[in-house]
Amino acid sequence: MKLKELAEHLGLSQTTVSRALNGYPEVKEATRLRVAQAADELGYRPNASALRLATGRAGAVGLVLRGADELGPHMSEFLSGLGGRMATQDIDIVVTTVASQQEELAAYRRLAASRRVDAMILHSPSLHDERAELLMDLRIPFVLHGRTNSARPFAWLDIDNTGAVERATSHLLDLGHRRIALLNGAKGRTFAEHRELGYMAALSARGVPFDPALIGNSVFTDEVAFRLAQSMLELRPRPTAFLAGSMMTALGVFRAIRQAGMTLGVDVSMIAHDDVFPYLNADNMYPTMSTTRSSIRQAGSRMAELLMQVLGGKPAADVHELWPVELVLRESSGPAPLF
Amino acid sequence: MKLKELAEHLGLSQTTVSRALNGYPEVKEATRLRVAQAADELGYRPNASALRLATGRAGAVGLVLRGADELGPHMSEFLSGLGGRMATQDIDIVVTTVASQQEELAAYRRLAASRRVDAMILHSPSLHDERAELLMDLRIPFVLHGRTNSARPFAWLDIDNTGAVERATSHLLDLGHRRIALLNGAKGRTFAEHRELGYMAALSARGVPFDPALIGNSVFTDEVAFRLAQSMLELRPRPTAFLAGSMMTALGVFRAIRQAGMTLGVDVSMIAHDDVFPYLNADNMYPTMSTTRSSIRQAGSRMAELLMQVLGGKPAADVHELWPVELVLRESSGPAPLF
DNA sequence: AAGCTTATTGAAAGCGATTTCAATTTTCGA
DNA sequence: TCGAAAATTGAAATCGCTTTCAATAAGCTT
Repeated sequence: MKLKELAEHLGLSQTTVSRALNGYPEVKEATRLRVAQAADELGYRPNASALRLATGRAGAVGLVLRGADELGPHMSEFLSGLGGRMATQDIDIVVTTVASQQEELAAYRRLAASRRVDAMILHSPSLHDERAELLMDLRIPFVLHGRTNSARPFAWLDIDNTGAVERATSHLLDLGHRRIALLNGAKGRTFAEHRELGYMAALSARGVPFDPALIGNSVFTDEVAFRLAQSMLELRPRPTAFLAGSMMTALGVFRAIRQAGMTLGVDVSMIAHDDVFPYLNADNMYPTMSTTRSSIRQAGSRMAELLMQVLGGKPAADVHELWPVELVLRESSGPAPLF
Repeated sequence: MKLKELAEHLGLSQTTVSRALNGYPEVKEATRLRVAQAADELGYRPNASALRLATGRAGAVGLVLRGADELGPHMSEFLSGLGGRMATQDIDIVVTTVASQQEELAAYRRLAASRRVDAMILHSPSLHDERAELLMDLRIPFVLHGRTNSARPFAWLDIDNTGAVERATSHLLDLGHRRIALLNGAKGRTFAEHRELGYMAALSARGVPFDPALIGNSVFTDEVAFRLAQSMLELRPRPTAFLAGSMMTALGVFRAIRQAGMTLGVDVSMIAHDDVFPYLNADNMYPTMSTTRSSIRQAGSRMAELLMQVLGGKPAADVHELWPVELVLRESSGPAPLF
């Protein structure tokens, strides 16, 4: 069922039908109703390609994912939030997966040049992110989940990683901990650097010396965290507290603590960052997990809104939000053990 | 840079340039080279919308995801495989997330009617899947990851869940286990039903009675598995072995076993289904995990190929693959304890 | 060198919508 | 009741590509 057929069926011109369906004011109310009903009955849907060509809008936003590393539970949640919001505006999300680094930039170029998407969602930035620079060069609107250093203004949404970790670290210091391990994300990633800043700030505020051996940089998986935590627990003096970068990390650390015959919340404390996964609840863990919490799904949803703002013409420089992170204390963080 | 400009720049007609770029045989080799070079230099990329309108092909396949339930690690891996393969054909993946059931069918209708996609990827089917029926009604090509009962033929790729669980169960029976718990997926899901069939078949082949209390149906998350396993371990006589539906499930069961003061591989055995997550290796666990293994990423990749076959005109009835599942025995599965 | 084939290139017609500009009706004040 | 303004509808151009059909140029055969 195409517009032409619908128009013929109604004995109207394509023009009028098109206007009626798109809510233009110059069409008679009776006509509009008649058209709407016929369209509904006949199941008319404008052909997306034709509509895009005519309007110049792609009706889609792009999301490039780097292999499996980025397709973890975090992205799932984020995508869920983003997609839910986008759907309400009838905007598609075009997902591209890439393996290598240059493949990635090429993917952005490709999406841009072919006008397949109106804008892009950028995520997991590094301090100096070439993807962001590229998109700005190409004048492709985008919103960044996170932050990066650039001379040019752009739209972004980020959580206050520095503040979150600073507060968590300070809290552990208040509890008497002096050897606090930080299981952080990969070096160079903005959020990881920001977290390290918060960690350092809290330590130096109390004059507690920094030990590089207590920082681990890796992806947030159960397995890697387990091994990192295990080796850190063999240090002497051993760490008495852990800051886990994610809930997956926390699970790994938890295993390592158990394995070492210690009890979480008693012998060793932990505060984990919780991106709020519906299937991994800090309250349901044993012991319950103290967390710095910020819903990544909600962030995805909000990112969609920011993207609309940008597409709506709002200057990118005016579109950015820094979300505070709440610290929720539960059983996993207790006073430092007395040796 | 559009075709017209490129053509003018070269002093050729759009026709010739188009043909040159699309590898038609009737264009002189020298011309083709000249065009290719100019296109490359000027960074010409055909406008996706125009191309789609002209060819009638959307150059995209659709994937509808139900909320967060389905956006877990399994889907991530699957998507990664699918996307990798699709990218080589310059085909986009349009991801739509939906919350409710009717929203879901509406999403398929919408994608179909607007010709936004050439085909769909369907996954996580139930025994009688209305989405599959809908797509067949709508004559939208699709490939199903899994199977469903339908009177009409369609393309699919599935793993032999029944066989896998039957072998795993038989193996545990061989080891002397008689109380074997099955942590299965949600009731009604084809794969879950298939697994239950395998489980039942193995039990009845040995004349071992079936206890419904030993079957759990739920999503595959650490947390839910933990609770299920925990309550099952309180049964008397307690189960001496677990069949975990996924590696996430296995982690939960593992925690429950630990929590109960028992040792995996000694007091309790476990065989888990491993979809091969790069960050969760059965060999790196303590103890190492016996698994029924099948790469879901590889399945995604192959699904892409099957989809091309379908789009290429191969009859859907001829496109289907049932993959065998290998049983890898490691430390987590040992002889039944002697009471 | 004429007459055919074959190789190569172009002009123009779609694809299915939107949108500009023009045409036709209605409505209404005088 | 007439004419101008307002309301409503259409014809046709446009978006950027592919593809059919026609035209020209080149290559062979005799």
